[in-house]
Amino acid sequence: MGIQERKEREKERRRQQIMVAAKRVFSNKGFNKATMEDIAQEAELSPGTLYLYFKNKEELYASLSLRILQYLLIRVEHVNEEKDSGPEEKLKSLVDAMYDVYEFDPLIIINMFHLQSSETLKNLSPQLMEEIKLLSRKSLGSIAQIFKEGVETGIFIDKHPVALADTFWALFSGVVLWLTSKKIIDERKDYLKQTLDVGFDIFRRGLKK
Amino acid sequence: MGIQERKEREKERRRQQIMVAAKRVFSNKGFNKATMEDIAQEAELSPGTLYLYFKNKEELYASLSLRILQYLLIRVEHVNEEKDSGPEEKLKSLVDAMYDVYEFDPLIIINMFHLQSSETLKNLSPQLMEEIKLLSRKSLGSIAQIFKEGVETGIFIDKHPVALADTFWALFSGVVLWLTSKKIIDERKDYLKQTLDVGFDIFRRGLKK
Amino acid sequence: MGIQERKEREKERRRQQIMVAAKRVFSNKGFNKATMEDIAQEAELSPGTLYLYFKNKEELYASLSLRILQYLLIRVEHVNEEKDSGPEEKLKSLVDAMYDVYEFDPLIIINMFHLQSSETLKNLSPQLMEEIKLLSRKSLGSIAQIFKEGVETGIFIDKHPVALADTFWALFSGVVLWLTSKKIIDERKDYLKQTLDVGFDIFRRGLKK
Amino acid sequence: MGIQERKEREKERRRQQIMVAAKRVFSNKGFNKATMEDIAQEAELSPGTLYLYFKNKEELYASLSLRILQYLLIRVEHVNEEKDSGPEEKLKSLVDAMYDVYEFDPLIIINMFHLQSSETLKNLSPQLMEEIKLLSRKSLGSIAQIFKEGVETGIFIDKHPVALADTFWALFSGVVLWLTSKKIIDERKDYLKQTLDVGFDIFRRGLKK
DNA sequence: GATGAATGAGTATTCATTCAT
DNA sequence: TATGAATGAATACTCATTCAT
Repeated sequence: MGIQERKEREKERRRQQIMVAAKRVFSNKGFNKATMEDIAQEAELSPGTLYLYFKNKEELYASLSLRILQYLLIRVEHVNEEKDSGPEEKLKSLVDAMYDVYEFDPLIIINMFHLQSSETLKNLSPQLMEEIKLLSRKSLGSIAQIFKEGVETGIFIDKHPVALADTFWALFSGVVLWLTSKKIIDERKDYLKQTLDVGFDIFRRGLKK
Repeated sequence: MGIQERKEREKERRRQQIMVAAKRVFSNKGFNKATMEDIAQEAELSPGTLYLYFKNKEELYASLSLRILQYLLIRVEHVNEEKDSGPEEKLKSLVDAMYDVYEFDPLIIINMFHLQSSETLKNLSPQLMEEIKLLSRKSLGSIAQIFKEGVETGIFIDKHPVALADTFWALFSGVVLWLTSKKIIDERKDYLKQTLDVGFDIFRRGLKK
Repeated sequence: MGIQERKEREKERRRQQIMVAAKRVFSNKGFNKATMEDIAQEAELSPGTLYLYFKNKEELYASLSLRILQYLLIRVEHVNEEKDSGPEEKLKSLVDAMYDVYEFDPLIIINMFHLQSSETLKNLSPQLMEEIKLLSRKSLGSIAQIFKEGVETGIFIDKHPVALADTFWALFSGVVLWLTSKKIIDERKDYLKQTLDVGFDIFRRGLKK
Repeated sequence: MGIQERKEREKERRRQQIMVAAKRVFSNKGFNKATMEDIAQEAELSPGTLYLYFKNKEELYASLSLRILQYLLIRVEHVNEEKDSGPEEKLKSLVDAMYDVYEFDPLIIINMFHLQSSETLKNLSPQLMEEIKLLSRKSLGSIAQIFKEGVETGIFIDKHPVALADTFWALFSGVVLWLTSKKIIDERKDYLKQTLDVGFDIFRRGLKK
């Protein structure tokens, strides 16, 4: 291992350290109430150091989204690689993957919607934005692939696979967001899992020919 | 018309004038980037005047959400009052209502998620919060009522009506939010309508016994 | 009574109504925290009306000081007019007068120190300032007159009467202010009267030859 | 000198720098008219820096009062430590101490009355308030000790030492405040010293049995 | 690389005062 | 006279970002 490589590795470790702290702080306070000072303290670093690893606050935040997208893509591609499964089995696996993604970071789903703000986008480096776009596209593409198979083999109803993928993802994130926000109205906790079950069940039934 | 009544009417007109301006500004810039100064300018009023009609920025923002909830409730209750329609027809009408709600204010769905921030709630008057909670509850209840009829008459699958209502609403808001945010990836506009169609279609199919 | 005179009388009544309200509000909140809106509400008038009777907030405030000065002057001159009393009896009466002045408005003593701010003076009409100056001078002069008699008749120690008058007044307002502010340290109430007694007692003893 | 210690020293220097500037600005404009911007400019620092050293405007202001209380306590305790002096000599020394306190900061006496506002107290950290209370109590206690000795040895009249201490302090601050405010009426400067002399002289005479 | 003190632009909110009715 | 809605200047405080050490 060259000295160059060791440095690179060390640098990546620091980035991770900061991101872990940032995730915790953003989760607790939300993007706007969380300060760089908070995150620095959580990471046991100084505010200045954060800027050695991330261009600015927005980019640090976006990096967290990138992380879940990476996780999502791995899980979804894994589903697609199940050679012996048919579309229906894959759809089941996909649902399981979604549960895992939610467990991976229940709050970052909310965060991902932060990216839509045009004001936010202005502060992201084109490079990072490209990466996010790419991962989104790939993940959605991979999900769409499952539906494509189902549609082509005549098992699923005849809709455009991309629209199906979008619907599937929207259902998932919609339930998560809606029930998270419904704490205003209601306060039961396990209810999220139940509603996801109901949602995915209906989706699967509605999808079959 | 008494002088009292005229004043009341004038006052309401001002509130609306401000809300229209606020909606425009918040839509363009998002809650945090929008300044009260911006809104005042848009409304052709002075900043101080805004505070004669709304306690603070958060409450002005929340009032916008209240507005769509009011519209939503009216539309949904109207659906429930269709005496000659069975659950399936009502579900179709409900879908139409959702389209209208979206047309009424495409961005306010996003705004409604702002309400979940505990920091936000602190600055809302209990009165306004109560109203929002009540309207949410009523609307959801009214939607659930449709599903309840369907389940009881054995037309819909046997799930808890409230969970069905939540799923339905989550699907709707999920699609809206997701496709709004997907401008990062894609930029076609009519695609939203199409995806909503796909989503509702699958939902209806999956719901039937 | 002419119509002119009746109007004048009515106007004066309004001024008094406002000043009574202002005194109450300023006493509770202090000059800076009290708003013209507060005072208007207390007076059951609209904010605009206040400005028909007082040039601005500072002037309304100063008018209250004027009021106590008027009361003070009357009481002190009355003491001086006691034809049969010698300086010692008059000093006793003066002490009684001070107690009355304190009862008349315990908090306005504090307020009178507000007048010293040069920023405040800028906003007062020269006319009002002149009146205040005049009353202060007259009251102090009248107090000094008592001491002058005592000094000249050889009953009091040989100091400049004006300095004695200033010392007397300073002792009085010092005790009031200090014990008012001492609520930080201590909290007994009757203690003010006691300390005033001690102070005046020492003063009288020290004054005698 | 360790690096830790040097930093501490540097930090204290900054606090002093700010307090010196604040004293100047508050003296000229009074608490309310003085802006943090003014003080920052006077200190040749940015507004934000002020908040690194003082929690808020009120606390910066109160810190000035703390300073004179510290000075007062040292001077008064020093008087009490004069082993060879009797109560009368100590009272003379106390009077000298008061002159010094006045010279130390002629305007801060006024400032100390600002502390009485309950609105002010709300914004002070409990810690700072405790310190102020403690110093006040100690100083007054130390002054009372002098009078106690005099009363017990039968040299002073038989009054409660605490009441005597309060009267003494009230006389002092009353004269300072009154003559400061009398600039409205009069404008001679040396007159303050003279009146203090008269006041203390009468007080000492009245105190003796 | 790491620090953390300093920066200073940015903003919600208040409130004395005005003026059309 | 009286009103009270509207004004808009004024300001404490925050916090992302920088840079000398």
